Amino acid sequence: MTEDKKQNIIDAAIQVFSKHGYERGTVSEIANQANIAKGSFYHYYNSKEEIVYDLFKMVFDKFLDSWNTIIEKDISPDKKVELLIDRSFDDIIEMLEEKNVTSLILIFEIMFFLYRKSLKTGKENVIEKYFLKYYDILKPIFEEGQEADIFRQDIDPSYLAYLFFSMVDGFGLHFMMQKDNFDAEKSRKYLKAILLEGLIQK
Amino acid sequence: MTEDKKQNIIDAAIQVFSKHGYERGTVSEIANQANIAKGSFYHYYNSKEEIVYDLFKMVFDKFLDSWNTIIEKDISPDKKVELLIDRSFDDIIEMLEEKNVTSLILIFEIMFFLYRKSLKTGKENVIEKYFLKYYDILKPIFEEGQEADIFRQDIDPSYLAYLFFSMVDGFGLHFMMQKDNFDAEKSRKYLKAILLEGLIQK
Amino acid sequence: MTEDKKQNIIDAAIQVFSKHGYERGTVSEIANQANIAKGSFYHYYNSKEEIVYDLFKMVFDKFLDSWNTIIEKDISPDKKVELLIDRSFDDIIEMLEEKNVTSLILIFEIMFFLYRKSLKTGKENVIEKYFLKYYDILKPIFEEGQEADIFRQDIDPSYLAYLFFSMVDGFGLHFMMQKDNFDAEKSRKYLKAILLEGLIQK
Amino acid sequence: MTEDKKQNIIDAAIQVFSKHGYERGTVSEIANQANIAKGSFYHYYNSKEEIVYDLFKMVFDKFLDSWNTIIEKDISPDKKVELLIDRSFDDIIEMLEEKNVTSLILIFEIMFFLYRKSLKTGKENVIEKYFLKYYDILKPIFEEGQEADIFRQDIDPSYLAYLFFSMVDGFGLHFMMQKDNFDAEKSRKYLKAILLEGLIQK
DNA sequence: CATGAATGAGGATTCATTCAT
DNA sequence: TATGAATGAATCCTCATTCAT
Repeated sequence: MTEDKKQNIIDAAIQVFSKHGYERGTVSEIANQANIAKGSFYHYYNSKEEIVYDLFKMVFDKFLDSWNTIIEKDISPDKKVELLIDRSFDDIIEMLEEKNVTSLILIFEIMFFLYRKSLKTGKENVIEKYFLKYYDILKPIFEEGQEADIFRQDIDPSYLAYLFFSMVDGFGLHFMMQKDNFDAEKSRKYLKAILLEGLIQK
Repeated sequence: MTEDKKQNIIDAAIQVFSKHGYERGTVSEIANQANIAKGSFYHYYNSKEEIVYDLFKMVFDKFLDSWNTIIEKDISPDKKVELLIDRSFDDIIEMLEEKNVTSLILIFEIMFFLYRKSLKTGKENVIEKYFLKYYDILKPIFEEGQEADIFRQDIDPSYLAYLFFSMVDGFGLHFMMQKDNFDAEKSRKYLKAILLEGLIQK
Repeated sequence: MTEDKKQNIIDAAIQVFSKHGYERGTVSEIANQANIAKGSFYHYYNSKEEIVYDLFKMVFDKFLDSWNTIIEKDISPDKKVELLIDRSFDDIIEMLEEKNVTSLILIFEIMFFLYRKSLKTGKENVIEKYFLKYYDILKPIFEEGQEADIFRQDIDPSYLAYLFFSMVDGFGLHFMMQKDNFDAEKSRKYLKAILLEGLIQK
Repeated sequence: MTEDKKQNIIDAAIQVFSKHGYERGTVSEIANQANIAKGSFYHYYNSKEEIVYDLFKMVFDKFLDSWNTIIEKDISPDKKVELLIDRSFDDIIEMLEEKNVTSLILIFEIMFFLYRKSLKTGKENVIEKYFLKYYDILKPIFEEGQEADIFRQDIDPSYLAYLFFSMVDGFGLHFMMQKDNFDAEKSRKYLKAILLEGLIQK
């Protein structure tokens, strides 16, 4: 029940931060958006900063779950990779549509905020940790693919996972900026083509 | 000369923003760092925001120049692509070293700041424009490579340029977060291997 | 019984206020310390301020009782004065030890709080009243001592009581600040010596 | 010149804190009283707390100076002590008159504030230090008096200074509360009588 | 051009108090 | 009685920007 309220506030925070960015988004506006009093925000979070961690976890866990449903499928590893690209692509598209509260730009900003935080405080970098998690769930796919002679065997599967994810993310970044200049479906098709080709065993 | 002073301020701003981020970096600290009075800042820039544009231009033009020196070389297109990856990689490494004032994280943040700005004001997205510039100088390489039967011909060269750049950028993003977990030289080698393989004509 | 609960809350309040001072001590922390809910505090006290009066009374009545046991003894007036100094001294020492919840500093702060309150509201100064009570129970000792030719007769016994108490209090104030610089037992001895000498009839 | 402005702010702060106490006195009201903008306060002081130290120093140095003028006089030590009591008494009276900005209660409160601060932070107790200073300038008087066979010789002169000051302060504390119940001049006379008698060599 | 004092709007946070359950 | 979520006024502090010198 308390969790419902928290979720309500997180949703509000996502909206506000999506609109203005973390620094420019105010607790007042979040409270407003969540239909609570300014002071009530502090019943659920000790500070403006604290909510970022919840927000981050929520978003990044959602991705994790989303990917896991693919990874658990009973299909070939290369098909899984293809589906993962598709899923990422769909997520990107969805987040770029205004109706969706979780904006892509916010996710990037949160990543940088948390990264900077860890640099300053010396505390653990939660982003780094989550990325490692992502790589870890991708890794078995590449291992399986290498064993099946589908994926190239000259690259350590950890690096395959890491580079694969890098590239998909990089695509998201540029597509965000260029969605008016490049066709989405073409982008998807070509991204898949290049990535798969780069990974396939000749 | 005024341009010298401006450069002085830009350098200071890069240092300050690198350290704290744009929002948290203050005009006071920039003035301090530049050894001028706070008020003097406003002789050169009308606002804190204005300097971001100069800063952005400076950094992104430097990249443009850096890449152009490669593109103008008299070597094969695939070699050019390889050198471009190397150059990007070297830049990333350099920026991640503390001595360099231009921090990688700042560049990403500036991109997001300007992107958000354009979203809010509806004004032109300078990032989008610059990225298009980047794609444009890459495009001839891919065209040349396609004509020479080196690069795959099933993908529009504009898209090749755009996806190539996306992937290199994505790599920078993840490498920044993971530099303690993945070996730099291995990363470079594998990145090249995957990207080139993905682009090459079979 | 309600009084038990109240006492429980007062004890908690003393702990909290001792630690942080009245202004900085919060109702939340008091409730916490008393193992009740924040809201329950208001079943027993109408406001944070109200508890100060109870707290004050409790502490100051304890002093009154403590002194009365001495005054009622069947000993000479000068001996009584000596014992009163000793008792005060012991109380001061005890309050300065950390284990004791009633800190000396808190007592002074409460005095000032209530004094200021009376200045602002024009309502009766409870501190003034209690001090008068203290003087009043001391007065008979001095009267008795004057009649017995022990204490000096050139000073009104009311003033003797008032000045005696002032000086003992002043000692507490300075000893609190200087407990690391002046030896307790020497202080006690000398305080007695000076005070008694100053009061004795030559 | 900056010092003038600072003094202006200190004066305002004394007024405001005298009226409401330190915790309840607001930076806004200080700024108002000083006829400056709220933000300007922070050009001169980094925090509300910081000004307390200046304020404390100003007040306590003034006392120091005031006492020194007596100590430097070419008169007998017992006469000096008498004058010191008179001076303290006059200061107390003056501070209790409303027209004077430096209120007595504020001085006590500052003492407690700083004492508590030192307890919490473990940093040096400036009050303790200043009191030691006070004792130190009194000490030579008592030494001189002991040598001249005027003051009692059974008490260490440091303790004489410390106890003398304690008692005068204690008197201030009680007189503040009781000024309506006890005559000022009688109080002065009796205080002197007791204190001097207590100190004199028989 | 240079300075830095002055401004004041704005934002995070605290906390005594209320009240529905 | 007991609870603790909700409130919102109040407060400290920040900082981009202005402007008189």
